[in-house]
Amino acid sequence: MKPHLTSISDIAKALGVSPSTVSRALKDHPDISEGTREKIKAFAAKVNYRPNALALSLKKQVSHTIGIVIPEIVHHFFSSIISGIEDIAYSKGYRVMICQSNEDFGREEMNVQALLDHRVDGLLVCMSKSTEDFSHFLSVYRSQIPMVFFDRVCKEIDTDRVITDDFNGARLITSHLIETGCRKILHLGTQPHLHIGQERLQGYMQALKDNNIPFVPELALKCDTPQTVLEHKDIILSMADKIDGVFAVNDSTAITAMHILRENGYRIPENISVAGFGDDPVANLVFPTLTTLEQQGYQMGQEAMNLLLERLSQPESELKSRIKVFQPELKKRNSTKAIKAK
Amino acid sequence: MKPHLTSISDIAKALGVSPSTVSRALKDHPDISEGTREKIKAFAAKVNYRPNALALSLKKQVSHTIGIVIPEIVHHFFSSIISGIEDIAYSKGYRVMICQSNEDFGREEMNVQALLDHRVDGLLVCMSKSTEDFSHFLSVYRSQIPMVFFDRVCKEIDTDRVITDDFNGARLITSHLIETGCRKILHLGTQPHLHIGQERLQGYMQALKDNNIPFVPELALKCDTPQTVLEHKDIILSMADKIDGVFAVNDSTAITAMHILRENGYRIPENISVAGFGDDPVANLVFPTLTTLEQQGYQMGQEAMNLLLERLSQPESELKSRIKVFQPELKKRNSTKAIKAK
DNA sequence: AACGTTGTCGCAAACGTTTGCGGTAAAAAA
DNA sequence: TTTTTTACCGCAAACGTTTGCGACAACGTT
Repeated sequence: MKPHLTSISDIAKALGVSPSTVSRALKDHPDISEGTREKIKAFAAKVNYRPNALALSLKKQVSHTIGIVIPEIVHHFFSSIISGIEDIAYSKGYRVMICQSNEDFGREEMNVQALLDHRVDGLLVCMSKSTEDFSHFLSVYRSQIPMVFFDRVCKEIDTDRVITDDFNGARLITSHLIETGCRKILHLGTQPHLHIGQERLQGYMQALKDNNIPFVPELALKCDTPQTVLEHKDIILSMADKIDGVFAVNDSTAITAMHILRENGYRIPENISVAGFGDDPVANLVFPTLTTLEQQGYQMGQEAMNLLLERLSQPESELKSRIKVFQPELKKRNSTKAIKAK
Repeated sequence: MKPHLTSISDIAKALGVSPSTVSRALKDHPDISEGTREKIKAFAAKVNYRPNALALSLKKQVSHTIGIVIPEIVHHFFSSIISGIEDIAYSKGYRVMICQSNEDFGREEMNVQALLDHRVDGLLVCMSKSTEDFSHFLSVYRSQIPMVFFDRVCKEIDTDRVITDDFNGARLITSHLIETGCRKILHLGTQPHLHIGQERLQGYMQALKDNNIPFVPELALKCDTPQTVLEHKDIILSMADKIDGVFAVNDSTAITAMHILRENGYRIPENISVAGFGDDPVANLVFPTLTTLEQQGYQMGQEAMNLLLERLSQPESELKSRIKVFQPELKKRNSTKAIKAK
């Protein structure tokens, strides 16, 4: 039994009218008499008729579907972005197709291709860590399909973007570490080609500079996941006696670093202060609770979707591309010391 | 500028052949001469031709897309299920559309409707907490569209299911609490209409019975989220002196309960032991680390997708519906005491 | 020379919709 | 009564594909 859902022509045949009449009746076209209109509507309701979205998209050349390409939905920041996107999208009658790249370039390429194949009306994307080639995005750009980047943006392509002020955030939290007495702060950052990681590193360096603390290159590690922290465990522990603070590029690495430090007898924050980025819910659950920066994922998702909607509603207009910047907010918790009363 | 992607007839026009020839050439149909085949393939590659998935689905009456209806992707258990599903799906050439119900019945209804509108080939669903009416699923069932439930199943409908052995898991971990010396164990559970919650409550009760400990109804609270824990804060604290263990229906409520207990001077596990369900990654990050049950989300997702694939490949067969049961594994950590050497 | 093969290709229908246009009847206007 | 209007409805094309069937050459076979 192949599952055949009832179509307009099924209704037409059953009622002895033409498909066009059914189509018009269902959407209250004035050409249809009240009698047949009611008859058709009643029958359609009885058999629970639902228009075939595929046929509709094909005919209308609009799918009312937007595609999301995102690294991994397991991370709270990303899933809250998705919620923000979805809530706006649903309220405007759009559906979303979510694709995970799993931080893998090849999968990311496949994902955008599949979304284009499905003729999404627009794309919302956060790049994977491993993409350094942007040709797949460039081809989207050239085929005039609206696309907005969020969080991890592609600065080589001129599109709308929604980002957090990574530079300022990093500067803010590094300054906080310094205010609480830290002088030798280890930075756990990302690969250099990630824009976001560059900004955070720069913010960290700026805070040092602001406070006349020299930047020590050895104190900046490429280490941005729990796994890489564990791989660098020996290095980190070998430096532990020489540092009094850690600023990690995200909360999960901050927490992992905090754990290996505690396991080896260091007290947080008495010996070493630790700070993260993102304010993942776990930050409140770990011991000690983690000082970090709140990133407004949900709002960023909403904003990204709103930007996309504007593009979709004005396909002709040559809008200049816009950049929305969200300011992260410091969440002071127990992994950093209280600020000394001077 | 409307973004028109190149179609088969575009190629046909450009090369002075018919669309059918292009179609056949691209798929190496023997009717086409090598010359024209090469010419067509070369041109298609040059313009980066990609078949329109919508038109294909409409024509073939198969979308190679499956729909997922899931409560909330923020939870690690659910997002690992999704990863399991995706990995199998992708390897078999299927795409997935993910819909979040946000534990809301109305949204769940909308979601399955939208997925049906998009003519998904099959459905993978985990019910929301609030659904007590199953008519939307029943109509899927009646229209012969393959559907498999996972985790929170609908036992009113005879479909394939992938579940964890909630009864056994609850019995296992409650027994562990008892072995470590607990006698008065508070159970934080879900609404009674959730099958999963019933099973866990029954497992809890069975473990008590196994050890000749009377079941005290007052010790079973309906409280299954961090929010509801906070709402019941006073009640829980008022009972804290009379209990020596807590078994919560999931990790986040266990952790929240653990926190309010610690904040009020109770030591975990010396005064009160705490156990969860699910082995969320945070269980390893909180203090003390949480004893819980590992649920193999990724494998469950894989299994669910495999069951669905079998249905899809044998549409005619009247397979009896199958139930796959996963055994959760006890993860002993520091929120429960060591088992006394006898 | 007449026939059957074989190799290449196009026509047209179909999937489910929408919509411009034309048609037919009855009603209104002349 | 004839003509024009109005109300109502169907035809057919189109969106991008696939595919059965038929067409028409250029062959090979008697």
